Amino acid sequence: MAKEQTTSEPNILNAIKEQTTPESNILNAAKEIFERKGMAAARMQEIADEAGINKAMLHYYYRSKQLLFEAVFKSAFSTLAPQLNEIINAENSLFDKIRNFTNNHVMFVVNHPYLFNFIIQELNRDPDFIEKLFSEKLPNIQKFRDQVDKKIKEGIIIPIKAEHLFINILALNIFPFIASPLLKGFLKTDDHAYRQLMEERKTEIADFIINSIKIK
Amino acid sequence: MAKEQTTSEPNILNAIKEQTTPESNILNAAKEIFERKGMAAARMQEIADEAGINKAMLHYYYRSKQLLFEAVFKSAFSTLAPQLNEIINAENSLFDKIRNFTNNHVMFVVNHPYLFNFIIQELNRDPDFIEKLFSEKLPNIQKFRDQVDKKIKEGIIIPIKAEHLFINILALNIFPFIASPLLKGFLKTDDHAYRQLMEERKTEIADFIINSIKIK
DNA sequence: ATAAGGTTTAACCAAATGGTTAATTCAGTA
DNA sequence: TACTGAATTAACCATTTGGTTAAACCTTAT
Repeated sequence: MAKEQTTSEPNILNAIKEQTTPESNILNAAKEIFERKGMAAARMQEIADEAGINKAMLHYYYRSKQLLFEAVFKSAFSTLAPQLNEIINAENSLFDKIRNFTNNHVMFVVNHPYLFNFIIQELNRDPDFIEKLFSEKLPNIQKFRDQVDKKIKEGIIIPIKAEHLFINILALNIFPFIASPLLKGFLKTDDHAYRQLMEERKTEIADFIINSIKIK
Repeated sequence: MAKEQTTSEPNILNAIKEQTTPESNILNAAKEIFERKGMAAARMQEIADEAGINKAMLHYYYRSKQLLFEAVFKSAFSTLAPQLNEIINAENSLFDKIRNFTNNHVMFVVNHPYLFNFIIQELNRDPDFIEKLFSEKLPNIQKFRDQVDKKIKEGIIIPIKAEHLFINILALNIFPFIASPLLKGFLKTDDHAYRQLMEERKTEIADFIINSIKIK
């Protein structure tokens, strides 16, 4: 089992500065491969190559493919959860939330191109996974629900269940990226034109949503 | 290689009536497994078991896993394409299209629970696949574009690119199903309540879209 | 220097998996 | 009835793959 380094100052300092412990090196390589190919198609040898180490090291630090995968999944989910949490728990107004999330989302996807696909694909393979690993620390939607209901009472937006609004915000933002090959095909759009479309959606989506729920 | 049966009337009639040729039997079993597990995780033995035949028969009729997979993918895509085509090429009015598609979509997904996930997952694995197999017979969006532009000129809907509207319609309909485990987790909703939500969306989505683009 | 303990490597292993083959069965035909 | 060619099966094969192991290699403390 990997033992924590008790001494060797230069190593520890370097590791803290650059985050290049063997564990993190392996985890990053595993992220790369798992997120792009999924659990079933990923190969331990490929991860080892990506990390520039021997295949046995993977098992030395993470025991098995399953455990390495779970580490990757947890990390991926921990990257994504705060993003979605913005909608539910941020302090700003409802319309600001929608504009903010929509505006930030494109860049988030550029930085994590396979993340949503990976999470959704693996959760469909094992839907209980999310409960098994995150049952306690999933956010509570109640705050968002209160916010929506308040706006409805104030006559600012039309009646709509917070759940539906939440789903709609995510759908309009996330779907175009996870279904991009399909949409590119149907829209007969090349990569450049599609990126252009996504850029437009930064404002398009928020307008679309707000226009739909706002009472004029 | 499988030889077409030249005689034996009862067999042929039966096959035509019931669609139970060995090929179709294998294809159905392969659909079941491939669509649920994806190419990488699917096992030829499992498909053979599902079809109730020997593993060698799969290769006898379809040569290789890759070719069997491609047959399944083509079939799956041919099931889905007309569905999406409804939006683009149906003869009815824009609002009717939106209501129609949205209303039908829930039942379509119930009948083909893994279809969208499968297509999207495998297209992300190999984005060129859609071009390789369907380059010619993909629908042309021009008709839909004309329809949208006309409604804009008539002052019935606000200015919006047909591409964005098309993407939005698909996103709002399809996403809640492919991301259902994630959404169930975040909304803390059990299966029954989630199905209830999807039922509500049959009308909710169309209202949401039309409300957003219609000039009042 | 050397003993100790974590780290790294090369070689190896067993199970799984896609695919093949030779033999057998079966249906239709002459 | 015997022949012919397709359909089917059981056994087999080669490769891939996740995982293990024993030996070698540091690094550090005594």
